[in-house]
Amino acid sequence: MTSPGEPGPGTFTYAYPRPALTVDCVVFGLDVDDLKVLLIQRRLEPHQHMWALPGGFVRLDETLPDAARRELAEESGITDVYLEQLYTFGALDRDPRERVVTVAYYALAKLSDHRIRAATDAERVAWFALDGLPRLAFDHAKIVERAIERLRGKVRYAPVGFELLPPRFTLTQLQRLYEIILMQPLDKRNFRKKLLSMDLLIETDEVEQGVRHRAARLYRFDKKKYEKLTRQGFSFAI
Amino acid sequence: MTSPGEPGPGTFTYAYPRPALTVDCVVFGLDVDDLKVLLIQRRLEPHQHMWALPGGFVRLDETLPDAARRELAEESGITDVYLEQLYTFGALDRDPRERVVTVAYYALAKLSDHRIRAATDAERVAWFALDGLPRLAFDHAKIVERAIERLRGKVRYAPVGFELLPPRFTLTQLQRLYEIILMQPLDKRNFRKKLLSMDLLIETDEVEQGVRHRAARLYRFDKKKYEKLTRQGFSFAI
DNA sequence: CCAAAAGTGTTCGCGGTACACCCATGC
DNA sequence: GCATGGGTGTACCGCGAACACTTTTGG
Repeated sequence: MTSPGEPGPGTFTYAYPRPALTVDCVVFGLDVDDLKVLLIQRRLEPHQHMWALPGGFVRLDETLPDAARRELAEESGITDVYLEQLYTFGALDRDPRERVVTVAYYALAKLSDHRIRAATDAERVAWFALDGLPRLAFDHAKIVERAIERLRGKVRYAPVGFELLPPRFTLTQLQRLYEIILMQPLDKRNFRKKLLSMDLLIETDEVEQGVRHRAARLYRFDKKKYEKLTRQGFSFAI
Repeated sequence: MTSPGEPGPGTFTYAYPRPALTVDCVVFGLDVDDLKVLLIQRRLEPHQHMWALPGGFVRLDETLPDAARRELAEESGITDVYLEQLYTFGALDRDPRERVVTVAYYALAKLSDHRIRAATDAERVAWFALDGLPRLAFDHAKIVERAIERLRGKVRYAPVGFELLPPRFTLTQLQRLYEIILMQPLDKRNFRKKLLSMDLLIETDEVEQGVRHRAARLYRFDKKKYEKLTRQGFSFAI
């Protein structure tokens, strides 16, 4: 099935052979007490029925991040995520068909935001806990591993963690986020002191709802202020 | 002219159009008091005679870093450098001929080690000071800018600076390196204290030669020890 | 009133920073 | 002997780390 604007196969000839170029996305989502990765089950060969990262071929009329977002939307229904280029993988044998170079991206999604649904090349879509990943197609396990490393590094010196939380969150949620990603417990008082001292969290007048204990205050991240401070040489660090 | 193992143009046909894939290298070298970048003057269109980064098309039988090293050797005569993937650039109009995606690398070279010489696609090769770069072909100015950012970040938390120095160096040379890359003066006593306290510099029994003042002691970087410490959770930082 | 998590300050030690003088060497 | 850079120590301050109890709320 081909929709308008997606020309079917044709004949494209070049003077030298070219590797195929794809994008792949490692989408992270924060669940109650672990980090999850979005995977699709492949409808097609190679590695039919195996779980893999969402991704696909780059078209000539789209940039690399555009391709990543398109594939993500097509295969899983996910849109509006934080997206960042991770690394380009080009091992000779990473695809059994032919030489394929892939530009990998990682994305941070608010789990609650997204109703995922399989489509196009994906038989199924699902979130998998990081420590319970199935065997992955191609070199995707390597890509996921690298994405975690990157996330773990990045979260400590850039405020990307907020992309995994709803717009309003409690300090405990934020602390849990760091504990999960960094895989180490943090001291509650020191954590709060540190975060609040940056003066980048706006205290709202709301508290969390539906808990059966004292409700915690909700905060927002002040992105505007962060950008302003950054231009003045400030650098975020946990 | 085509050497053996480099088949000339042929006819390669695909069912879907493919972007061309290239690699480009930002090679840094440390001069007496500034940082230099290696550029080549293009022999061919597009942007004939303009200065550009060394680079070229990726072949099907070579990995991305292999392609980067090959192009570097072919066009400039440089070999045996520290090489690391930088970023992949894929803007639609970055090449006037057609869609070209490039995987950029940056490299650190010991200036003294290399007798550069132009060949293949390069009319000339030369080192340019960072603040005296000519107008560059394609989006290469953007690539260089990104490489500097990366180097500036990396040098502070990984011992890559040593790749720019001869195997034996003085503490003053090392300090100059950091001052040049980070563009800020450093305190001599604090710098020495810090570096020596890491216990990663091996004091040799040699001193620098041919200076007309007191000769400074030469040190070596203890890579083995660094790798061992790193495995134990140590992290280098300036 | 009980369970559960929210919220809050102080002390201590280490590491970063600021700072100036004498020494060795070549000419 | 003079010019040039090599080499060295200490005092202070701020920040990260360790640590426990009271308060609020819902059931």
